[in-house]
Amino acid sequence: MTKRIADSITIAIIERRLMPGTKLAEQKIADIFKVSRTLVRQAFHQLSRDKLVSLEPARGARVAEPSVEEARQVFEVRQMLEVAMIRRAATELSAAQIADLRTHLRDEEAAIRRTDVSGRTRLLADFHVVIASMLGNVVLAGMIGELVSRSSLIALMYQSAHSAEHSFEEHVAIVDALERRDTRAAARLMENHLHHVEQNLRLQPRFPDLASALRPQ
Amino acid sequence: MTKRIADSITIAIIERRLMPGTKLAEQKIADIFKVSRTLVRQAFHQLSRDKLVSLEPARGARVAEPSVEEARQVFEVRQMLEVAMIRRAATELSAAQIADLRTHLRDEEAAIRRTDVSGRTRLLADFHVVIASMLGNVVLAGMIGELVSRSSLIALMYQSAHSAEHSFEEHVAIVDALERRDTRAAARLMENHLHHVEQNLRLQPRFPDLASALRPQ
DNA sequence: GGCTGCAAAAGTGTATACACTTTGTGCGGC
DNA sequence: GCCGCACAAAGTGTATACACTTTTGCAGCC
Repeated sequence: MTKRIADSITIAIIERRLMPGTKLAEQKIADIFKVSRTLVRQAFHQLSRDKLVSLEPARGARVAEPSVEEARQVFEVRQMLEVAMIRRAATELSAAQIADLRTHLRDEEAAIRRTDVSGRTRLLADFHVVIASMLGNVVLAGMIGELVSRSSLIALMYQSAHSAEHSFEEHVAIVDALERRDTRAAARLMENHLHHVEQNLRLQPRFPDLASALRPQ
Repeated sequence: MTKRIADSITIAIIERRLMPGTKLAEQKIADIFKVSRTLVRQAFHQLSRDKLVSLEPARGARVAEPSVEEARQVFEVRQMLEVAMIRRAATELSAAQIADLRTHLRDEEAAIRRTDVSGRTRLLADFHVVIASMLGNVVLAGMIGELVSRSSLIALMYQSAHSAEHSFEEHVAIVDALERRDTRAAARLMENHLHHVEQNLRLQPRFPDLASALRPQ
């Protein structure tokens, strides 16, 4: 049950139905799910470990608002982990698995074509997790999954200008490299891909400080 | 408070005062810490996310017993992440930080000399976390910390034959490479180090199955 | 004697109660 | 009219209560 609640909130955050900073009152959530605060609290604790909600003692839970610095760090770790991952994928994935990746790419393309925004976002994120899963390493898949969730929240906060089409094309190029068993190219493409996604975030805070934000024009 | 309980249990597991498989009854732990089951439950949930305890519905909590496969996966992820990390460390760490690493190495050596088993184990594990922290990336440091904790539990289950001295010497060699700014060597040394630690676990299950384990000699 | 089944004991899962903290509001003083 | 204080409302932190599940132990039966 706790997990059901945590999953619902996670999805709501990723799909932008709960915006960063939104207060999450225990009793209100409890009423919605028709359970006691006990279970909601447990769910909040799990979510705070994933950094999707922030808990402040006696002040309750809010949807997390990852800082620019945190965003930078998440992408730095993703670079380290996913470049290493894709190098292994280039040598270890079977032809059948690469074919499955092609299927995933087709789904991505379909979602983009029918402008299914939330499905598109989910599929583009899943691409990274699917590769991790294919390597048969659940520890790796779990970590990538966590990083990808955090990235989604970050993308949502900093309004990525990165077009879905661009990501899709980069995914295609990566799979092409995997198919050619071109480890070097796959690694370089993944590195560039993550770099592009990060660069296209508006990581410059819109306004350097409150004073200039509120200064009359 | 919840965190205090979780930390106490974590340390107890790492320091071998709680062996894998040990049943952790909520009420008993609650009595020891003089708190209610509520807080103990929350601590268990956190610990299960770290994979240090396993929770089975209606059956309670036990100290986790990581499988051989899980051990393999944890070390595979550590290789990916820590080799990438040490490459960055070789170019990014300041001379002062490398000096701090030397201090850490002195502490390791001291613990080994005075055969302080639990201190030694902790320091050898901390070496990896300290480097991550020095890079200023708390996301990375958190993940390495989690992997290192799991490794400690694994080492404890599979009775590593890897001598502390050997690990210490490898740590020294890594810091030497960092000081020379020799990225390539640092990466190779870290890779070998983690490989050695893993190879020296007795990852062959003592007995392939129950039947042969119990077969009279 | 050993197996089966039932009942008590132990333990987990969830809800509720209550104390304490933070937040919001209005009243009185200046 | 505005600041500050106090009190009320809302919300969190922990303990306790109770229902339900698993385990244990024992008695009866074969």
